[in-house]
Amino acid sequence: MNREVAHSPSVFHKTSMTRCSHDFHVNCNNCRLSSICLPLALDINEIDQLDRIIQRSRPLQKGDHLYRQNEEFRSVYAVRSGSVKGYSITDNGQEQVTGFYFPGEVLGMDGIAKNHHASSARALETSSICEIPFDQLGELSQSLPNLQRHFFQLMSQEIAADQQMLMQLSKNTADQRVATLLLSISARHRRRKLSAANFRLPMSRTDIGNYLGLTVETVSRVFSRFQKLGVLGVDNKEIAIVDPEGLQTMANGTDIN
Amino acid sequence: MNREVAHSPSVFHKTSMTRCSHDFHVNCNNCRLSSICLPLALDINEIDQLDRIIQRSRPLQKGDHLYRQNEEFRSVYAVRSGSVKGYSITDNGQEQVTGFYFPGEVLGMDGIAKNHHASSARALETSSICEIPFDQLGELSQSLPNLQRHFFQLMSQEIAADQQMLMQLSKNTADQRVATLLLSISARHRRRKLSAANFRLPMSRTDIGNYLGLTVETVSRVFSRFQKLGVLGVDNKEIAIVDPEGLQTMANGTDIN
DNA sequence: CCTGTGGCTTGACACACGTCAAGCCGGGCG
DNA sequence: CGCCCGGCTTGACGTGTGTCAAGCCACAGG
Repeated sequence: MNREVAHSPSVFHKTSMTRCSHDFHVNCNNCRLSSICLPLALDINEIDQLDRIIQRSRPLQKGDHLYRQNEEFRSVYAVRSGSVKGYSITDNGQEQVTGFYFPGEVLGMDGIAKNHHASSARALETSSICEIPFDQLGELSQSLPNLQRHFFQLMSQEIAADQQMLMQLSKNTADQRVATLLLSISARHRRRKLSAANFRLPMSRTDIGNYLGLTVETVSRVFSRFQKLGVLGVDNKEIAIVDPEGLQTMANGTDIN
Repeated sequence: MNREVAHSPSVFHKTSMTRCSHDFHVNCNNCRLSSICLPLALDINEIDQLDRIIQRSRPLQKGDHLYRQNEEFRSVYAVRSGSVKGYSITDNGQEQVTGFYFPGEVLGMDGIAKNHHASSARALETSSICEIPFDQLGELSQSLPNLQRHFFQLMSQEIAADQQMLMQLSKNTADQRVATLLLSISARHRRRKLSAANFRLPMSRTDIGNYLGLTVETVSRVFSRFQKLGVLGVDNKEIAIVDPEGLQTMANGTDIN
């Protein structure tokens, strides 16, 4: 049994399940995520004002939508727990995954331009979400320069990230794309003080492939190859980054050239 | 020595030349582009306030930089005439073209997040640029809700456009990518009341390929094929869209399936 | 229990596009 | 004028990834 080191299950911690701490007392001030989320740049008094406009509802179930493409745009959303997939459907009916969102991250900003959502978003697992009505956020930004600036920064960050992604898709091989995605998810776990080495992927291989511009088969093959090379431990959706530097090397595509 | 115009490093420094006479008279109120540019949502009085913070300089020459990657972020820029290419350089030294900007379009917003430009921008031809100091734009936005909102919209638009582009790169064939780019450029000409059917491409084939995630050779072959099919007229950089619907069909990839 | 279903893996083969190489064309300059 | 050089085109060939097909596994429902 435990002869097969590569498959040794002890490599994995079971990652914690979504906390069902959706009590009525959650607010920005006591939220663990306040240091990486919207309140980031605000003082206590300002956070309080922000907190008053935020709407929290009961957790979404896997598959539930936060918003749908073409729906009227009213709010942006922050993930409190769980994870969310953003995607849009083209004219010819294909789905394109545009991003994955983890706790502390804000989504829905692509709807501001046309007052309608340019994409859809659905929970990948049971998730708690903070809804922030955009009208009120705009008003509040008029009186809180820090908030306005931080929101500009958030949007700018999304632009920069998308452009990074463009690079990914147009210049990198399948190996590099998968390695980069894993490193990105790993870094986002670290930011939340969770294990950067062991985590569970909330999305399917199909979603990963779609996001990275690859087929399921290719994604699967890359995972297998990385495992064979001793860089990764893969047990279905449980991932262990065994050799972070090796993975970084794969991401750079700098094969001892 | 002073032949090397192309490498002139400083963008907005004065030369012994007097400023072009038209510069003294250009302002947002008399600018042909005001209906599609930043002033879009403002009334006359508001435009006036915006106008006062905008800096206009003598035209940039082909190859001159508006800003460079990693430089401190101070301003965003609007194209008044000419055209601009945005690009960034990866760790491993590759260039990625992130966008082309035509008159009435605003660029530089990817620098807000980190207070440093995440990309570079250089003129593809002689171009006039309006520079908008971001601090002042932020302050002005505090008192002009319309301006704040419109700027949010501009950024949102960029996000949505980048995500469209992601789709392009991950799902489409070379034919579809080139067709889509040409249709996009055509639409932007139409918006400025210029011919949507006949125009000159300001960028090289190499830039197009880089932007679309293709090699020069492939881009060239697609142009040739489109011409042979009677969809396009191609004379070096001069493009004639002979069969707009045909081109749209190519862009959709719906080959009489 | 059996059966269906959906997600994942693996193999064999095909093709779109990249790579390499050669040649054309036009502009700038000695 | 002739030369060079950079941008563009065209052809021949190689390869990474898509496509197609089969099979595995876990789980849910009858």
